[in-house]
Amino acid sequence: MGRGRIRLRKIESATSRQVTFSKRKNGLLKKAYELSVLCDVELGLIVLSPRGKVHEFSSTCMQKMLERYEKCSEGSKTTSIAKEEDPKALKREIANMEERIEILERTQRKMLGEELASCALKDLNQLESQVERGLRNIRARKSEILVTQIEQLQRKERMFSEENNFLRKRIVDPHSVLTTPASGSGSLQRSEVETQLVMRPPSSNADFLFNSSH
Amino acid sequence: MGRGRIRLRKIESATSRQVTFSKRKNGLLKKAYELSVLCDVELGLIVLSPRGKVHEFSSTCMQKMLERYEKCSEGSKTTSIAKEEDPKALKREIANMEERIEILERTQRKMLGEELASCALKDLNQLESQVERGLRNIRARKSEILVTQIEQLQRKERMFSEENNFLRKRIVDPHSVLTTPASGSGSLQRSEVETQLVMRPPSSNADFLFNSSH
DNA sequence: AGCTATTAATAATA
DNA sequence: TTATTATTAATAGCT
Repeated sequence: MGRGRIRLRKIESATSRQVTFSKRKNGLLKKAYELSVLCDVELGLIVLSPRGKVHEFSSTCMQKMLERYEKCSEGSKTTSIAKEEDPKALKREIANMEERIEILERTQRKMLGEELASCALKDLNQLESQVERGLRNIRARKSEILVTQIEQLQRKERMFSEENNFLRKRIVDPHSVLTTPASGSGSLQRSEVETQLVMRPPSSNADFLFNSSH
Repeated sequence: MGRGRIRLRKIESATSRQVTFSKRKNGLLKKAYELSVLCDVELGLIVLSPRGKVHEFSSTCMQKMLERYEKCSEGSKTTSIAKEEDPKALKREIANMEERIEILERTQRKMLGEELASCALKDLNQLESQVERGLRNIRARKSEILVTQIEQLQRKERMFSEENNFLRKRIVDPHSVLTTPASGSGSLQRSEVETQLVMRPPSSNADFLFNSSH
């Protein structure tokens, strides 16, 4: 139509292209409208102009249109919204995690001896043995650390003692030794080993166990 | 166009409407295609036929089209995807919850005496006092329950004893009493009180503490 | 589905 | 952008 045919390819002239875009866009919107009215169908048309402007027509609300479209083309999930992006699935996941958190928190409160009113005696017995076992392990680990530290200190003690003997001898007879032990190579610095011999505070708020809700 | 004009309103004849739909739909798709090529614009057209069939044309992938559309028309968030439905926000929430769960689980493992290698002595001390307190509370609650049950049993015992005395008297002298105590009103059924005098199993797998991951 | 008389769209132009 | 107009394209009413 018009004064001669045109080839179906991108119009080179930017001006001409802009003019054609404007005209044909209007034509397309009009035809879309006519189809929706004449045949009573739902229809959505979206045109994104190169400059980022949006032109659209929808027989109903565009969002509703798109929702129905998503629903209808659910079979071809490949091109449709990926499962990973599906708000429904994400919400389900969130609900699951909320439940999980709730359970974890309840368990933790019980282990700390709170909220025990709802527990039957049987539950309390299981809880008790669990916590007892935990306590035993904690104490065992503590002992382990302490023993290690003691051994370390004993080793240090021995070396200091030896070094002292050596130094004492040098003072009594400065010429009795040929080699001077290099400072630092065999000797120990006082701060080399960090000791943590705090046995246990009488009562401590163990906030480090929790994060936000406590 | 065609043999005379038509009014722009829903075509009454179902057959005629169907024919017109088919023809005009093709025309519209063709024009959409032409516009996209000639003017090099992104464009999407969706037609939902009354029977639920989907007809569509998109210059690129329809999903990409729609994504861009959502992005472009972000200003009108009212009709667009609500915040509640925004996959990005939902994903962020999921990430937070995952972290929360991770922390809760780590804490729980530590309270059960597992995974203590990473704990410093200071942490172990705090952990120990927490767990000790929990254990004390659990045992206190257990005692409470046991004491209650014992009291209940003692009351039962007393009542049974009284009833026995009464019955014994009736046997010795059937006419010494005027009223027969109504069966069940003052007497006790053996199964009325559930006792749970399991003191503590020597070792129990307290699976009830956990849900799925253990 | 085809056919074709008609109308509608639009390319070139201003 | 808008208007004009010569042409082509789309399609309504029939088969």
